Amino acid sequence: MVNSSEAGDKSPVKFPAGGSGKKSTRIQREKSARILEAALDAFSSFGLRGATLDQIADRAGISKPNLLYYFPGKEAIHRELLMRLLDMWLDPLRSIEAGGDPVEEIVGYVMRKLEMARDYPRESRLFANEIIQDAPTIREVLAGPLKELVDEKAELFASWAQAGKIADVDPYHLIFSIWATTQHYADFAAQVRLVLDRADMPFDDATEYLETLFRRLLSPA
Amino acid sequence: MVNSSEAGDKSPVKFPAGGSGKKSTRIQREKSARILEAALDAFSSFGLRGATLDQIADRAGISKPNLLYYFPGKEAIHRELLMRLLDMWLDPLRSIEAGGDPVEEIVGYVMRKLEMARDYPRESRLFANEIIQDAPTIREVLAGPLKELVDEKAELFASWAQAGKIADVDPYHLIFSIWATTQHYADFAAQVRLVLDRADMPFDDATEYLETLFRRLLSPA
Amino acid sequence: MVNSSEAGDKSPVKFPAGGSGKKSTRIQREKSARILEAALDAFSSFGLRGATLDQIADRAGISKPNLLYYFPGKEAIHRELLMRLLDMWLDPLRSIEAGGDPVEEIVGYVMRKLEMARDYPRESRLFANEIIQDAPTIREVLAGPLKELVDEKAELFASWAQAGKIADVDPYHLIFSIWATTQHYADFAAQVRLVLDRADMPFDDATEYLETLFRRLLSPA
Amino acid sequence: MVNSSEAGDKSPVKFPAGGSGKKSTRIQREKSARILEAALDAFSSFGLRGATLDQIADRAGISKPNLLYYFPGKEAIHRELLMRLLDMWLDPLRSIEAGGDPVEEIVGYVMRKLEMARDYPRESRLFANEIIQDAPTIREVLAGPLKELVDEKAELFASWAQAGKIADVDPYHLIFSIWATTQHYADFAAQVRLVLDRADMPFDDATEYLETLFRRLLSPA
DNA sequence: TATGAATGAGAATTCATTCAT
DNA sequence: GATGAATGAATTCTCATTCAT
Repeated sequence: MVNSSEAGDKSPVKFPAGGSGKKSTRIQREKSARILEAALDAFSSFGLRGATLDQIADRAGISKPNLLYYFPGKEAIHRELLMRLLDMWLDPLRSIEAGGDPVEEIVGYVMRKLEMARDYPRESRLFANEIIQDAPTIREVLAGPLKELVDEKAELFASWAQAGKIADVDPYHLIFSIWATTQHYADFAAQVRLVLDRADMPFDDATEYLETLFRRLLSPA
Repeated sequence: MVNSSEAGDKSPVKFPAGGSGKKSTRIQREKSARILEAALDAFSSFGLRGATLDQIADRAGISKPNLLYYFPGKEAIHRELLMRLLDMWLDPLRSIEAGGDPVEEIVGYVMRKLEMARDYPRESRLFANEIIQDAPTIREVLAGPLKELVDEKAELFASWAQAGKIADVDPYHLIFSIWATTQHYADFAAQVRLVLDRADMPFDDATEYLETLFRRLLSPA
Repeated sequence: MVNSSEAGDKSPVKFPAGGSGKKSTRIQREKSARILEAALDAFSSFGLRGATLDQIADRAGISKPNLLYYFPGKEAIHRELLMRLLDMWLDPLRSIEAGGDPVEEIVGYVMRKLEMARDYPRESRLFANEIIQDAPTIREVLAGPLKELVDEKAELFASWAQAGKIADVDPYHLIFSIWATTQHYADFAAQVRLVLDRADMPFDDATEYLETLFRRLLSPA
Repeated sequence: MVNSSEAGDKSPVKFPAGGSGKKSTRIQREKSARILEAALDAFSSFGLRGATLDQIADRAGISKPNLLYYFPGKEAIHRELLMRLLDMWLDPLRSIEAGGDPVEEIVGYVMRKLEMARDYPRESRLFANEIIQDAPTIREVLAGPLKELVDEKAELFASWAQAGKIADVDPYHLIFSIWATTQHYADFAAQVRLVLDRADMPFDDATEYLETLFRRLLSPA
């Protein structure tokens, strides 16, 4: 379940147009997928500006003009990638259930986020790059759908705190700290590896640590 | 005390050239400082590849060739910035005292890191950009001095845990989570602001939240 | 009677291929016509280099490869258009009758040329574009058939002048001035409209003005 | 006095900026002039789209990036050229004197326009190319300053007609016909040469013919 | 020191044309 | 006949760096 560029393939490719109702052929979908996969590699490693169409085309095994037959330009590929990523990225948060056990729901969310950092590190870095550079592409999505979702869950957390089901902590900062601690293992993997002097990422240790961290934080007094 | 590019100016300038024993004049140091300040702006916003010498020269108020008189190239400016940053960046970790109160020492470290995220957000983003892109420039420093420092403090934490002074958590992951949660407010400021729908950064709330978080985590059973 | 691309379809299609003796089918002729009509639009607006096959194919409602099935290339379409245009373009000059009333024949020619500028402005601009750019495509036709026709009519005009039927003016420059003044309303339409600040072209006024102009010029003393 | 690219050099080069008050150096003015001269060659021959920066840089004897050091892009060169041209182009019309002899003033204008077609054929073709393609660049100037100037002179012509000093013809169409007939020798030079089968342009004959044409048109009954 | 001028190596994108079905 | 797919050859423009003064 690693690095599948098909994941989250809910919205169909819009490009190679022909315009409105043309259903995209199999070959189009495959090429698009290969391009996006290659682009994910490049953008997550070098950022929007740092990545070149040459790199992407090379990794996708096609010519540059052919790449531009599928997408109207570099920025369009980047945008498409981010848009697809967002749905997948927010799924764990979305699936927090109001009816579940509060602490378990939140700890479960932490675990799922950590799994995503493990399974989709490039996606995490793509997202990180975008936000560090002031989110020029997905600003509207962050201010709209993302904010709404966070607001909704923050309210849920607050109600849980009110009811004494979890400790009374700021729900927004709780969410930020979950994002920060889990994505850290994807975004700052280079540093983690160098400091620990190991080639792989110790997700088991991280899992245990973060579970402890958030259980202690949240268990009601 | 924000954004001073002089801060942490402990390591002497290595560049400006003129060769061997020439001690750099005051003017040289001022120019270098202005260039590095401008470069910090550019690199932290757009990354190493995304920033241009034109931007840097413009912001520094000098011509491009003059800029290149002070530094041998774009990468050199970037490297110099990172090198200077590192010292400053590690100061809070360094100043954890083995003789202090364990919980207070660590919580104090969290607070100082959060203050740095508040006062030096560009420095934080510069660092983040570098590591996300696999730390090509400061890899050696991370694997060397940084690792040694972290090892030292991790050992200290472990001894504290052994002695029952703090809870028994993985010291490395503890450090990672401190980095992650504090720097999040600098690196992902755009997202935090959009989600909270406010123009400033709520450092007071973050302070309270993170203090709670780490106190609960660390207080010995 | 405006912009019909069928007008002047006297010369048979040379292209559509299939090779030797195949007579072109109705469908072929219709497609060719649609392509040439679309090409006329594009070339007259943007010139040979400025127009793109994409534009032409789009406007013709066919695919680019299909377009190239009918014509061997962009230049070929351009050439074909010009060749067809020429016949139509020279018709009014051809139809000046040696036996008619001299002044009326010439004034009638002016009127017919003005009507053509009105009814076929794109054709006029296509021609203008070609000649301004040194007539690379139809140079031979201009130096051959056109020159012969002009020579013939110039001689006729000279004989009329000799006989005192029209004023004694240089017949070649007479023809040039007729071309210039009439085609001006097609070729420089943008300027005429902007100067007069009206959306349409005042052909009635132009007609009256040019009739006056050439009658005064030509009426024998 | 042919093809001087210095003619009309009234407005100083705006580019290489440095921004506001920087006076352009001699070298800048010379380079700019060489570039504009080369660009005039290219644009008048091939149109805006047909001309390439390579051509222009080659003819100017500089590298392409150097060319772009002086002008921000192809369109900017084109625009600058047209703007400079316009002043020069309208000078003859401007210098028609209300106090002069009406017929002589207008015939003198025709003569000066014909001289310009002779001395500045490339400028004429540049202008023609622009207008044939719907004047995208200088539309505002045509609708503004040019229209005002033409309106002013048209009123003058009307007052002369009213006073019986010249024949009563539409003043706007009079101006159009002057433009058309004189510029024809520059814009359609290829055709004129091919029809007349001579390498040079018979400006003496044209002068005589056009003087006759407009004298007969204008002499009051 | 400082800078106006210049450039080679890219980088994105366009476009006529060809390929394969 | 028709078209989706593909590409090589430009073409515009950017940018780090060097030159000359």
